[in-house]
Parts: sequence; C-alpha cells; structure tokens
Amino acid sequence: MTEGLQHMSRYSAAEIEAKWQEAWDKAEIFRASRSADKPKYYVLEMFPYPSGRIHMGHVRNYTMGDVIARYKLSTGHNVLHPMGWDAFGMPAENAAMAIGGHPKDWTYSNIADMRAQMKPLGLSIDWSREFATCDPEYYGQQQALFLDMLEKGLVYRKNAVVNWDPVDMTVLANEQVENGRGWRSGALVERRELTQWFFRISDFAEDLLEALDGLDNWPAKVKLMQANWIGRSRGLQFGFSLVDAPDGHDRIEVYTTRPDTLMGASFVGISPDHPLARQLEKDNADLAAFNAECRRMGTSEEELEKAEKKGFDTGLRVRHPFDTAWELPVYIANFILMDYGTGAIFGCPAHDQRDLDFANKYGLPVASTFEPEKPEDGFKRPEDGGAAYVPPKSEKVRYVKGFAGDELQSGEAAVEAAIDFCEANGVGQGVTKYRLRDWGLSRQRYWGCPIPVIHCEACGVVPEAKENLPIRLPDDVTFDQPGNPLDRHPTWRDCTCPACGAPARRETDTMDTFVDSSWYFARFTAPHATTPTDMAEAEYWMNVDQYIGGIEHAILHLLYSRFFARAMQLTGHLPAKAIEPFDALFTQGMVTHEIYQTRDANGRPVYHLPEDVEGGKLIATGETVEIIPSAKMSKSKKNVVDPVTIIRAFGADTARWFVLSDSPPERDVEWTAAGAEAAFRHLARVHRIVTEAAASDAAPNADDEALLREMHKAIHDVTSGVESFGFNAAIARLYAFTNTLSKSQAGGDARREAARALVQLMSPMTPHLSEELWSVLGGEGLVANAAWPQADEAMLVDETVIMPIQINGKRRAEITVPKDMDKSEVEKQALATDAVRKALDGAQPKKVIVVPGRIVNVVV
RNA sequence: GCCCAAGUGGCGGAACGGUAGACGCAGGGGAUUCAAAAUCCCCCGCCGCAAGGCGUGUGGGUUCGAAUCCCACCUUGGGCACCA
Repeated sequence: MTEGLQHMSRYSAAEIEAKWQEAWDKAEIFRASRSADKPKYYVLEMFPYPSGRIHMGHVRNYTMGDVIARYKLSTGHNVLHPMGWDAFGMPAENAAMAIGGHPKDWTYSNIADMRAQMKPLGLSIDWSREFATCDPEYYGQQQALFLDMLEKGLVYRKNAVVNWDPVDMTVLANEQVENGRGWRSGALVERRELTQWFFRISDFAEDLLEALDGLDNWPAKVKLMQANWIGRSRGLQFGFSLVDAPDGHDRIEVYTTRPDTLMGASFVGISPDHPLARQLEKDNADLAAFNAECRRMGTSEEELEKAEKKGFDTGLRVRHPFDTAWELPVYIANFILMDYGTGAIFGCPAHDQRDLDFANKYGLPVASTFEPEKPEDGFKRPEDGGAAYVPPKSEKVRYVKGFAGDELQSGEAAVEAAIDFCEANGVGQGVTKYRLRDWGLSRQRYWGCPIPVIHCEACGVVPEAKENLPIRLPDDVTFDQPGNPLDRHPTWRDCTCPACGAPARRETDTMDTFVDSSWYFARFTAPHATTPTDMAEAEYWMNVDQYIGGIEHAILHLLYSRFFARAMQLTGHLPAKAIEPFDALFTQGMVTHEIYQTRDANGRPVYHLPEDVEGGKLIATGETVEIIPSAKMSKSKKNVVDPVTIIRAFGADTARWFVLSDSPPERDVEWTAAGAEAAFRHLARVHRIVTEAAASDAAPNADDEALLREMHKAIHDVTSGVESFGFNAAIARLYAFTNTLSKSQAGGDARREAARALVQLMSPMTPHLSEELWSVLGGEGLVANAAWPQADEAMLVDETVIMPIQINGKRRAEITVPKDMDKSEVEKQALATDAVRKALDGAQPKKVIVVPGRIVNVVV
C-alpha cells in the first residue's frame, strides 16, 4: 500500500459527517411536499419528551425510523419524516419547584439542547415541520379540537376520584404516591372526588376492538393487549332485592360473567364508593371507618388488586333471585371497583379463588355448582378444602347445582344457557360490557393545554368562543407553593361569559398530556395550518405508513390516538381513510448497560458512570467496582452513555451502526464500549476496502462471477432485512459481504461494482460514510437520492446444493446434488452413503423423507 | 393480583417445523513490526484420547424431524387508566 493510499483511506468521521450533512441541507432533499408523481410514505417515530438530553434509546428509535425513511427515499417514494416535542408534563413543573425558574424556559431550553444533540445524527428529518406541543399555535388548535368534540357530545363532565394530598392540598399523580404517602409531604394519601372532564372513548369500545382485526401490520401482542384492555364480556345483569331495604335502595344491581354459578352464590359485595355504602356510612361509624380506610388506598388498579382483601358486613341481607327464602349477606369489599360493571358483585367461592379466600376469612358458605367431567385422582371440592375450581372456558364440566340438573356443558355454552334461563324467568338481562372506561382528561396542573371553557353562574359551563383561541397560559406564575398556579393567579381566571356577558371564571384545569400526543401525527401533515389540520394535506399524507416506538405505549397512547382519529373524523378534521391512523407499527426494545457500583462507608450503594470505569476499576482511584447485570439506562443508576460523547469519539455512523447491529430491533440491546469500538473499526475497514477497490487496476478474471453472485445475494438479503425490520440480520449479512469483497481476487471493475452495492446497502444505516465512499467510487449525485440496487434473480440460485442426510433425525452424512435432482434419485444416493448402509445393515428402511433442496431423513 | 412478551456458547445473537450456534464481541495461536498500535490468517458450544455422547430456562406432549407447535411451571421485562 502506498503512502498516498494510506492517507486517502483514513476514516475521519467528524470531517465526513459535517460535510455531508451540509450537502443534504443545501440540496433540501428531506423537505417534504405533496407530489403527484411519486407514492407518498410517512414514517414517524414517537416524538420525544424534552428532558434535556438525548439518550441511546432516542438514537435507536430515530435511527430505525431513519433507515426506513432513507430506504423509502431510495425506492422512489415521496417521504415525510418529521420531528417534534411532547413538551407539556409534570417534570417541567417539578424542575420549577426544585430549582426555580419557569417551566416554559426550562422546556424550550431543553428543546434547543436536544435539537442540537440530535442534528449530528444525520437524520433525514424535515425540520421545517418541527413543533412543540407547548407552542400556543399547537395547543390553540388542540383547544379548537376540544370545542368541536364538546359540540359533538364526545366530551362530558362527571365525578371521579383522584389521589389527594391533605397536607399539600394538591392532587397527586400515581407516580407521586409512594407507599400510600405523598412524595413531598409524606402525608397519607386520600381518595377524593372531583368533577372532571371525560372523553367518551367507551362509546367506541366495540369499534376500537373490532378494527384491531384490520391492523395487519401491527404486532399481534399489541393488538392482544388492546383487546384485553377494552375487555368485552358477555354476562348477566340482574338485581338482588334487599330484605328491610333502606331508603331508596330496594335492589342491588349486579353484573356477572358467570351467571351459571348463581346457585353457588355466597355473599354480595359492593364497592366502598357504591351509593348504598355511602348512604350506610351516615349512621354507622364502624362502617364509615372501614370505608375511610378503603379510600386511603391510591387509585391504581395494581394497588387495589395487590392489597389484602378486606370486607365489612353491612348487616343487610338480600334474597336469592331463584329462592326468596335464601338470604345472602351484603359486604362492602375493598377490592370492588365502582368504575367497572355496577360496582357490585355476587361472590361464588367455589369457582373464584379471591371469593374463596374472602369466604374463608369471614366464615361464609362454599357450595360447588359444577365439578370436572372426569375428576383427577385427589380432586377435592372447594367446600371440602380444595382450591376454587376454575375450569378453562372450553372445558366441559358436570353441573351439580345448575339450572337444569347435572348435564355436561362447556363454560361458554353454560353461560349462554344460564342467561337464557334467567331472562325466561324474569331475572335480569344478558348484556355486553366493556372494561374500557372513559378517558379522564382533567389535570389540576399548570403546564398543560388549558381546557377552553368558562364557568358562569347563570349559564353554567360555557365553551370559550373559537375566535378567542388560543387561551394562553399566563407567564407570570410561581411554583413556590404546591397546587395549581392557575388557581391562585390574580387575574387569569377572570373573564366574561361568552353567552350572557356577565363576569365569569375560566376553567383552571389543563389537559392530560396524552391529549397532546393523540393527534400530533395529523398535525405534522400541515404544521402551520390555521385550523387543526388541512384536509388536502391530511388526505395526501395520512396514514402514517410506519410508526415506531416503545412497547410501553402499547395500550394507552395508541388506543387514545385511535380514538382521536375517530373523533377528528366526526368533527371534520381527518378524512375517512385515517380512521386507523397507523398502518404499520413497530415496537422497539430498550438500550441497556451494565451497572457499576461501589459501597460507601455505611454500605449504601454508590453508582458510577461507565466513562469513569475501565477494566472493572474506577479510573480515578483504582477501586474495583461491582458489576450488576444490564438494565435500562437510567440516571439514577448512572448506567448511561451519552450519545454526544460517542458521536464525538467515533462519529454518528458508528453509533447508528452499533445500535442496529447487536440485537433484534424489538428486543433490548446492551450498549458495550467494546461493541462500539468494533463497529467503528468495521466502518474504517469498509472505508479502506472500498477505497482500495476504487483504485484497483486488476484485469477481469474468473473470480468476477463469484463476487457478483455474492453481491446479488447480499442485495437480496439486505433488502428483505430492511423491509422486515431485520436490521441486525441485514448488518450481519453486510459483514459477510464485506469479508467476501475483501478476500476476492476479482478484477477492478467487478470489485467496484460490488463496492458500489455495498456502499448503497449500507447507506440507510451509515449515510455519511456511504455518501463519502459513493463519491470516492465516482457515483453520480448523492447516494441518498440514488436508486436502490436490484438483485438479479438468476444470480441468486446455485446450481448444486448440499443436502444433509439424517438417520432417525440425527445428521449423519451429506451429499452434494444438482439443485433440481429428482426425489427418487436423491433417495437412491442417500441410501448409498456409508453411514446409511452401516445403519441399515442390509435391512430395508422403515421410511425415507426427502425434502427437495433441504434434507433427507432415513428412519430405520 | 391481572394482561402481554422474552429466555439459545464466556457475551450479543442467527436459524420458511429440516445440518443448532450465521455474523459480531471476548479469548487462544500465528504473520507483519526493532517494538507496539493498526492490519492480515487460523482456532473457538460442553464432555471425551477417540469412537461417540450431551446440548436452545424446567417438565411433559405432537411429529419422520421441535429453539420453532401444544400444555404446565420457573425467571426476567413491559403495562395496569394522573410518568411520558
């Protein structure tokens, strides 16, 4: 190698990356506008919360989107690839409380920082469409959407419980409740009812469930999680009549999905928030104390379900619907949700473990209604000390106390038969219910989108006039005391009623930040429109062709967005085709890192940044660190690697290549320093190999065809890898092809052709390096704009194949045969191998399976 | 507690129901070098001298053939409606 070539082949990422980012900017190749002559392609990654620093999770997420965007650009698509900021939320207020300053300044300064950290990644983003959800231009349009939804009856007010901190006198998020106490005050948290705004998402439950079927390019697991969340069930709703009914409560309405177990009923349970429970607590101090204790729990379902199951006997009795002489006790139970069903259940201990535990605890009867068709040895009925018998739905059981004797029935048929029987006998109706609850959007916080309504003494709740939008957040607020600054602002709340003109009070609740992220994808199609969307733009760009983000958003964000797409259609802001806004969804895994830990004098763990550790020792002191297995990168564990540091050390292409290479995209990837260095060395090697190929003057020769065959196979494999999110496999294929090119003795022209393909195939992952090498190879224009290489089908198939020969499923030999050899001839050759002859020892094989082109299995 | 996933060499992982371990990292050996770095070449699941045997979280099952399909369990991760 000559001195000159050595110099030429040195890989300087910093130089290359700055140069080509400038070239892309200048050519404006990522600026998206409608065009009739190309198919559109909208690729979107879930937009970031502006915490202040980008992290490797962002790098991974946006690199994956960028690979798709750049690949689609190369295949002749008109690509929309925007970026924005999910900018409202609690952390900005927390920062204002902790360090002073204003949430707005904190947020916009974080956005500026993160944009500056993100740009060096070389993402193919149309930055002209950037917005933050805290821009008044954005949240003003969101207020307009809200008013349209209000007019259509998609929003309403009702009471709902929140976590209340009685010391700070403020509402707490579930995250701010630690072991039942407020995170700042340490006070025991209470549940408190407030009047709040709700979206009628549950009206769409059936549609949101049914439409999942059409989402062919969504992960099955996400669809399943959403289906279970919506939770359609078929059951019976009926009433237990009360013996000695208190005023206004002659019945307790109950919903059950297992009416076939009605004859095993043992008690009736009601929620502590049930109207009957609330009435009883007025004249029963013990009962009131029990209810109060129940309400001291937080509002999360997890907390409720994990808590010890407790009940309180109200002393009331109800009559069994099929035997009025049979009376059941009524308990208040802490595990019954007022939000689901009717807030009341009947307990059947024989067929529900929770009810059985409850019955045992309070000495209530247990009676089986059915038992297994064929009881296994040792089967014990629950009343004889066995566990609750809960058969799978499809399993047939024998009824011992059913509605019509002891017939056999599977669960589902039995439920339908029970509903029919009950309806025929005037006991309740069969109904379909959903677990999905309406979406409470009110937040008693400052840093969110103000809800644009006015409270007037005379007119009640009045929508703000649209011409007054946006209702801007006031800047002159302080965070030196807990609670919502909008509530204590001297003038902001004051307004006049749009209906009667009298002095009135503005709503001080703001919207849940999930509202902001439920329609941003639509706003990107016309980010500067003076209405929420521009129908012509939405008609052209929607739907999002590929949406990419974390699995943690599988339920809430995606379900809310699907609801919003429907609501925006009903209010005329999205076309009918956008009813399901995301055609394809991909959920990527996290970036993890080992955790390095030492102990302080008191034995408490002290965490250390990876950059402060080398060879298992602290660089500063030489102290040995304890290595804790890889976990999600988090500031508290200090197991974070700053993308900015990596880009400075190795370049963006190395960071991009590494986050894509080491794990399947849907799984977690562990960041390792060794892996990053290896990625960099590989890119430098590609730089060297391609530079050499560009200068090669070797004559055409016999090796040319083999190299070009490998090239076409690589084109085929990498293309299908990119299209199916098999980025790690595509990169493994690129390693192999690079090795082939490096070792090939082919002529200069063939090597240059192969090198050009290599550079193009790498270009979605390492766009800067590819751009540089494309120009070294004399490619025309920018590789970003060049047409994607096509694999020649004829070059993909080899003439001969190696077929393994198995004996009883174990590989024992192999034969090399022409690829289309006749089955019987393959069998003949397989039987002639030494291994098979030895195994048969003269006998006939029991069976021979020949899978053409793949394998032969001889059964002896 | 409930819902959803994932478990394969020392490590990350590959593998239309068809040769388990591609590719990469780490490790070992060699070449080059005054030396080192860089680079290049070779080896590398476990046990065994070998023949061979064992191997994809555990235990069953279906199949000519299972990492892959089914059942049960274990462990780890995500979500549980006010974190985003």
